[in-house]
Amino acid sequence: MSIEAKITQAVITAVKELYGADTDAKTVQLQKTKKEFEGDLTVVVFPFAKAARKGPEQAANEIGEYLKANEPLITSFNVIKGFLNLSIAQNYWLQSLAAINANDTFGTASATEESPLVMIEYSSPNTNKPLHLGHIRNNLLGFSLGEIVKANGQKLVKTNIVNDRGIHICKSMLAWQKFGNGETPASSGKKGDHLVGDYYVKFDQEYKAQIKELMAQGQSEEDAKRNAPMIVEAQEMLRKWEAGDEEVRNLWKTMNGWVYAGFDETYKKMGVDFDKIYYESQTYLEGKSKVEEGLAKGVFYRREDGSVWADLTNDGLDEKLLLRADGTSVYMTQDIGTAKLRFDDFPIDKMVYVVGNEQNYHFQVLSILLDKLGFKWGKDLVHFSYGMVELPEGKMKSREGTVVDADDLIEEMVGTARETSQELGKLDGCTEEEAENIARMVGLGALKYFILKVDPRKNMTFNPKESIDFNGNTGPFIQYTHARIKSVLRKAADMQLVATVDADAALNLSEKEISLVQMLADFPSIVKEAGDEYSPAVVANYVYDLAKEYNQFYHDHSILKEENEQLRAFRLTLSRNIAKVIKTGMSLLGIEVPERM
RNA sequence: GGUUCGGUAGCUCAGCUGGAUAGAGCAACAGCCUUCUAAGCUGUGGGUCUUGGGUUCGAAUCCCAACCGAAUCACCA
Repeated sequence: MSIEAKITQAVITAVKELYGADTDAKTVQLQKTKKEFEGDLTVVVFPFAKAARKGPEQAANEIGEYLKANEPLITSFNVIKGFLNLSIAQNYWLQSLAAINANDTFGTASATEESPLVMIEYSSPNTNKPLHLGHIRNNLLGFSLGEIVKANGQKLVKTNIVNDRGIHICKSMLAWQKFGNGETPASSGKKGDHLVGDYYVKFDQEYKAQIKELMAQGQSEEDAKRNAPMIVEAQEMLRKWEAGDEEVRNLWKTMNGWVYAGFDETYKKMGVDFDKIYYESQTYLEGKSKVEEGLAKGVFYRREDGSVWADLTNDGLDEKLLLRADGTSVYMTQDIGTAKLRFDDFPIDKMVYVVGNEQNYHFQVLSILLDKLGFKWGKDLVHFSYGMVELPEGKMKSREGTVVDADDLIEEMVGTARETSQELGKLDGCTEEEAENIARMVGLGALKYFILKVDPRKNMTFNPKESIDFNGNTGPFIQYTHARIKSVLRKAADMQLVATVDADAALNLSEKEISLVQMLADFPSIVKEAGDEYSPAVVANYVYDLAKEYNQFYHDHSILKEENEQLRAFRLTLSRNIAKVIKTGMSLLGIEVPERM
């Protein structure tokens, strides 16, 4: 039983004994005592003042006396207004640390047979352009959520739905055919996704030029947009693709292959991966059959023109198109198809879609539709909706060339980390390989933490000029704290010091030390909260607070030079477990921590 | 206009299941390295928590209204 639970129980008993009133655990508010007051835990007494028919201060004193007499863990108390501050026996903290120390996987649970299976969909790129800053946010959030789900003892399947068909791919293909001269990633040395992206841009340029020309010839803008040869040819290509034209399909396969190779490289650099990748070219037909099924069940209806609709007016929404009059599918149809395939493949209990907030409505509808179609997880599907990444001057616009490319950004971050490390002389004595690995961890750590520490719902601003900091509330700050502890532990090992906690030792622990043990003990509940609320930011902020607190401790206390052997052992153990929790916590964010930096 | 989500220090953000004097970082200024890693630590200045009501012993937090901003309301994906 946790100390919080014990004290809560004791307070309930106290209120019953003293005032004859029944209370429940919810009424007992326990919080950490604020730094400026003496004590470790605080009971808020206001809620009991009425039952006591006394002023809160008097009631607090009475409850305090009772607790001190009946709960051995409590050594003393003080009352300020209606707040009862309790001091906890030191040995409790020693025991607590000893327990944490004995548990190598502290804070995380492993899945069992009965654990629910959670599927997380994230990334979901288009195959016509490289990944950018917005995708980075998506990928980091998706991966981190997966780690958090696992840490909560649930089974996890990470999945990616690649949007590999449609007019946008045809645009790149067409431009490549016309202007590519057979260029390949191998011949040009370009990454495949960038190469294809370049032709997508090329298409747009040519298309615009044609529109301008047609308008100069007297066509309206609307007509020009429709009649420009580039778009007409692209549409023709899409028709051929749908019809299975061999030449078009081959080109499509080749160019998509280039893109996938490029994506894989970026995913690898980011440190994200997937258990199963779905392609819309394979799922969109499934959606049709599922819609037909719904039609047969009477869940959907067909209009006179042959199009199929869902009537969601009873759910407070509109009517939604599912199949066009010509029988072709729309976005929603594909998502239904994808859902079907996924459910065929895995016994999903919970589905999480990591998709930007511009699709809130889509997922609201999807949830209802999947529920109507009988998917048991449909109703409770989670649309993990996140805000956009904006630049100081506003949104990223590909047409204005303000898109921050994922590969460039990662390279830049690692480069900055490398330079900074060298300037600070942190890499002296490292091999080339070690140095590069540290620069990679730190650069990526800075980027990942920067993105994951903010509430995903909010739009966030990214300033490429100021770039990302390495000081203060940052990934490198936390990594540094870890590396620092590891350095101390290495020295301790050299000195052959043992780090064990004697729970019965009579030590005079400082406030910082107690506070650190308390924070460590909180870690499992942080992991749970992050899991319940799907919030990497909760973990990020916790780990930062822990590192911050530790650095203050580190500054004021000697570890290796402490002469009291038991106290030294305690501090070593404390440090080791801070490092352990930092490492675990950061791993939940997909961030590695170096042994030295 | 409907729906959803945001509005906290100059900037980037915590805190929001109601509790003590609203916290960090950045930026500015002033300090701390012969001592376990100074990517650190300490201090100073900086706030009508968008506004107005309400509930409460107590409101940044809950409720109502207004204002500002974002997204969405496509036979695009």
